[in-house]
Amino acid sequence: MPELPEVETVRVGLNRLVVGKKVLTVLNDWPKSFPNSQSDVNQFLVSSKITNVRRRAKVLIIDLDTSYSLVIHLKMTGQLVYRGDENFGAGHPNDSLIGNLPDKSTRVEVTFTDTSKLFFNDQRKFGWMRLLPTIEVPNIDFMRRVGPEPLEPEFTAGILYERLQRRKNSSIKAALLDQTVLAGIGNIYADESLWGAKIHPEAKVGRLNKPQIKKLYTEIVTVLRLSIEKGGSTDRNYVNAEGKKGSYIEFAKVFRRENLPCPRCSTKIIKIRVAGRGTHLCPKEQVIKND
DNA sequence: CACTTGACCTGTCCGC
DNA sequence: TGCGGACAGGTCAAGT
Repeated sequence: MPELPEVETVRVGLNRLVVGKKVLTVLNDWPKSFPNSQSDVNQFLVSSKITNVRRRAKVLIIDLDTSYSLVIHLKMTGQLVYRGDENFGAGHPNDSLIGNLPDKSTRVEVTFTDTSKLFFNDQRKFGWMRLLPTIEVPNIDFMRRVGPEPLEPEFTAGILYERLQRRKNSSIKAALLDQTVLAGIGNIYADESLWGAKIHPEAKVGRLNKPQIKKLYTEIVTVLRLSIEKGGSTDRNYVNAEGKKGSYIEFAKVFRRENLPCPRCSTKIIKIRVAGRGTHLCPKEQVIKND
């Protein structure tokens, strides 16, 4: 579920809500979600203070004053939801997806010394948290291999072109989903940016020309920025740190819009399967050229 | 090495 | 209403 804009929205929310809080207790209902030993938890998390919340790709990093960090991947259905006096209860029915916590999806519950709480919910149990020395975070396999951040100023169309060369024979959609090519894109923003650039998701990377890659670069950056502005996409499970939905999905051009008209040409949007994922496109504008 | 597929899980929706 | 199967926003291991 959560792609770069959703994880970034959670990061901003957590920075506002939990930095400076001191951990009192930690409950873990599903050890696979948080496999550190109890003694590590007691030594480096309990009684620690949160100093910062960072993001790299789709991974959140909560830094603690013990020189350890909580590294968190939400995968498909993970949620990090804060509950304190500021927002206790279910929130507004129009923008909240979840009610009282903990609930049956709660895997980890962190209580702070002021009685506020942070819940790690994850229906499908794919997500995880790990307690690691802060200095080791860049050395985990994922961090070593992950590609550039698309919203950093150093990221350019030229860099996108270079990074894509490692997947020359893949479909462009598979390449965009490959986190070693580029960080943070998932199924929603792959479809949205390919529509923006008028590129067929099954087009081979090696057959795309530089103007097409340049257009794709612009669309990736534009779509990600717009989604962050809208608080991300809530397709089913995603909520921010306050348990509230994002609204980007209302602005989506093709994602989850099969059988609806293309916003540019009114052709019916179709849904196909590419790289094992549901894929949405305009069949008139996004075509594979033969030469 | 590049590339694709199946596995990890629970829940929901759709067709019979 | 029940039941089986497909599918859901991500990543990794194992296969070709």
